[in-house]
Amino acid sequence: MKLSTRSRYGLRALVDLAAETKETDLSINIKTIASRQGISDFYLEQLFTPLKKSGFITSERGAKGGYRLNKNPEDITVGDILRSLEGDLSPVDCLSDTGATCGGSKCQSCVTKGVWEKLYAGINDVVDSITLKQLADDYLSAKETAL
Amino acid sequence: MKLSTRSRYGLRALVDLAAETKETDLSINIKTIASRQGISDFYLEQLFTPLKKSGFITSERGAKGGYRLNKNPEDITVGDILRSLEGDLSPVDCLSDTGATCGGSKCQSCVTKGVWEKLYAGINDVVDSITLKQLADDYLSAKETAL
DNA sequence: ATTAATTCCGAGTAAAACCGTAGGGATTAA
DNA sequence: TTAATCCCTACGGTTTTACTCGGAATTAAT
Repeated sequence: MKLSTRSRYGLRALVDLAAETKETDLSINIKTIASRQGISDFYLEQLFTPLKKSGFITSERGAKGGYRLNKNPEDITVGDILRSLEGDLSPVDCLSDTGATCGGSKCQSCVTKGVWEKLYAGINDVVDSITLKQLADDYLSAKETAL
Repeated sequence: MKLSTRSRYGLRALVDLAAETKETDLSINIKTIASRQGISDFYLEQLFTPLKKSGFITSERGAKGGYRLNKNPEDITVGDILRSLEGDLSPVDCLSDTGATCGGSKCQSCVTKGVWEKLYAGINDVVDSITLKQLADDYLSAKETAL
């Protein structure tokens, strides 16, 4: 029941990106974000692929290239980001969009299914209630008070 | 972000045990539950060890032995069961009782920590709001209407 | 006393997932 | 032309998962 490092690193990287480009709207390259966040740039590069595909960021290639946000940070929720990086947040496969079943023919009438549905809904409620803007603002104000 | 089969199988097995012994208070052996739930009895045996250690069930050895609930099903929550089988339900290690950190010295001031705390609380809220009794009753009434 | 049924305990194992590393091509600014 | 950067694919090591197995201990029934 753990989130992967993809999710943890990816979210932190996007908060960084949103905060650092709040005014400027310049591109930031992978290495800068990775070193600031203390994570591998090779790895972070991988994580940005799905985030770009999902439309949360755009990129510019070549020297002086980099990434920037492609939406307003108030229009991106933590849930959006986690689902892009992690796949859907269902705690069991039989609820997933893929339509996988538990295997048993009794899957539809399984008593525990209701539990997983409630849990799934609870998870989504939390992560969809927090926007990237909120986190970026927290990040900036924490940085300020640290001075 | 998936629960293990330990949790899924274990919960189903306990619902079965609670429902089938609702009146009788007799012991039921592993093989009976396993075959009724369509899971491996060797595996289920393993899952009952932590559940026994947590005090949710007791056992009697030898011929005619088996397991029975050790508490009222209304006093056991889904959360209790999942935590016994899965360990704590924190979505990230840095919140766990073990006190592990993300590694970085900035762990305490990490902006995303608030997200994980809210998510952790949301998960626990859901699973602690459902008791084994509720599920056992559902199980029995579903069985009835199937006739 | 013997047998059969059961829990109990520890080991082992195959497959999958996770976490990261690496190399080389394409693109662009300077 | 060069250096910086994104882009894409593949690979390797470690860890976790999901079982399987064998045998000892315990008990009821015969």
